[in-house]
Amino acid sequence: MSTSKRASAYTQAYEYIREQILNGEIEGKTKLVEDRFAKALGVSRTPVREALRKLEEEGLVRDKRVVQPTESDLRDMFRVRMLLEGDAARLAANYMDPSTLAILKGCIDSSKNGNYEETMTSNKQFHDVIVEASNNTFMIETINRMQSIIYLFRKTVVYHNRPGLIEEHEDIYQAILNREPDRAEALMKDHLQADLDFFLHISRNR
Amino acid sequence: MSTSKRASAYTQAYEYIREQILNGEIEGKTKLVEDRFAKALGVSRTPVREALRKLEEEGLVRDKRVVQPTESDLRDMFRVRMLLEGDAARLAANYMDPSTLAILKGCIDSSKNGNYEETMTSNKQFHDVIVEASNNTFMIETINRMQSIIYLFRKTVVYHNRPGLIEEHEDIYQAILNREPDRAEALMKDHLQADLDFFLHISRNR
DNA sequence: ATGATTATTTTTGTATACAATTTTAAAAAT
DNA sequence: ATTTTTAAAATTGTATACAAAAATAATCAT
Repeated sequence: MSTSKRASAYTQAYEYIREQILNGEIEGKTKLVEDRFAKALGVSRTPVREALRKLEEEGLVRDKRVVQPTESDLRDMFRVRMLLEGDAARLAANYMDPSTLAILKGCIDSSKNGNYEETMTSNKQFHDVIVEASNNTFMIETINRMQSIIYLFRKTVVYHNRPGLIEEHEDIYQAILNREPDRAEALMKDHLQADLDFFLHISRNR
Repeated sequence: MSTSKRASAYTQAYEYIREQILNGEIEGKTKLVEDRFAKALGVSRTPVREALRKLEEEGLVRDKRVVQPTESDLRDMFRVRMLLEGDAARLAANYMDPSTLAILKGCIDSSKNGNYEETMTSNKQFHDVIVEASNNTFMIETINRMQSIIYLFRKTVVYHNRPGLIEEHEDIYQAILNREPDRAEALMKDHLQADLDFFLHISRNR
């Protein structure tokens, strides 16, 4: 986080605003005013402007507001995730090397034993490891983009971990370990479908 | 193209530069200098700057240069395309309505009968119609992003249409028309794989 | 009071300025 | 002639200024 040489005004602005958005510190309704951030950071509007454009392209901002993903957005994103992460799971079952497999196992363990924050991080990491093992830049980028938008949604939904989630991760891991591509893919898809259903269920009564 | 009220400087710059890139009018080596475009368009650097950032996020520009997709990039993009467009073809076989089916048929016809330019456009449109019929915003966006990068590649490769391409489109259309989701998906995947192979083959001896 | 109209303030889009950085060219040293 | 060093030029990142547009508040008419 803290680098020796001070980050550029643009980077500062980008990270500052992004953080605020992902932490849910900005209401979906409130307008993202350039000058407000500029003053808060002690920089000019120019770099703030660029940061906002970037966040807009990233899908976190639209029309100068924090994006509020709809149910339909969620469904769309999860359909794409199921296709891509399903394939990533398949690739993992075919090719993942032992050291990465060990890392994957580690995610499950620390998800089981850790505190709330650790559990959340490990669960996310479980997916990240599988996706990155695909070695497919575009796949990784695409999924990451959606992840942050989904995360946005999660924050608003007050995420308590879904029952069964860890067991599903374990099953996926086993399928990968046993070199069962079809099964790994199917389990990953089911897992994501269950996740989506959970999201939709919760978002209903809030 | 020509709107009544003059487009913003930013939009002008964005479209101008994007056009130049996609038409291959800018060498991959040459640096994209803000001031050059600013002067060419009679605007200041500010909007040009934003346009360049946008194009960068879009994947057409990196490090102030026009992106030159590598073979590995192509493979990665096509793998994602196969997954997503395969699914789109499946959805089309399940749900596409008669009027859209007619449009799809039209793409094939005008691809057969038209001149070079028309053929190229219709072939692209064939895919676009199927993808858009998915009604999945994120899927459409993701594919579009990759399409323009692939197009970039194609330009440099001097695209003459691949033998068999139209027949494959016809087969896909038939599978969709006959409501055969599995077949439609499989054919679409094969079609894209053949496309990729063709690209890689041509790019080899140039 | 409610809605329309006008005035005021805020915010944005773009231009311009300038120091810091990067690139390129020139000069010097090996 | 190639490499290193130094100087010059080009380019970028950021700040500031200001007119145009948008949002908000105030006034008036119904």
